[in-house]
Amino acid sequence: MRYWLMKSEPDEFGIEDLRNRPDRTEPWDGVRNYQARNFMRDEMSVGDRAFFYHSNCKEPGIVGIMTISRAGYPDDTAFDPEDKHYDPKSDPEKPRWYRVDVTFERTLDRCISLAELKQHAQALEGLHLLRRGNRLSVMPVSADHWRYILSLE
DNA sequence: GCCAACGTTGGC
DNA sequence: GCCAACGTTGGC
Repeated sequence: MRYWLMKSEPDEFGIEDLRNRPDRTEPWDGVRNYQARNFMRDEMSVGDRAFFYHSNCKEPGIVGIMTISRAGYPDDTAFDPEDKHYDPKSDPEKPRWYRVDVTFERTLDRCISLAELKQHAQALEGLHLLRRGNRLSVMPVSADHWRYILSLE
């Protein structure tokens, strides 16, 4: 079982949106970055857990926990010309982009903000989120970092 | 294969 | 809204 962190802009899709979905489950689609795709396509398994991170908002940070409820499968929003994340280079015969399904587990008691995480840079050394210029929206979190971050809650 | 131009991400 | 950092594109 592995741990992850996945970013979403709360104005687009936040933790409360996930909670309100049928079965509290939603495909994590629209990711158009190869490194993030590879994690979803190749390395995520059902039962893995992930931090839900709110990005590009007033208080960026970790706000909840979700579980991976379906392993990597083609992201067919890439095939839809009407879709915001349409990619004409993704061929249904050979999909370029993948997604997983995620299921709401719980919200944290409070947002563990990016600013707070930065104050623990030493204990969280290597956490991708804290690396300079980080833009990756799906990233692994070590078991040690996972536990440490939850201990801040 | 290099690299400048461009578009996007995301914190502030 | 600004802008630094980054990934992608495309000319050569």
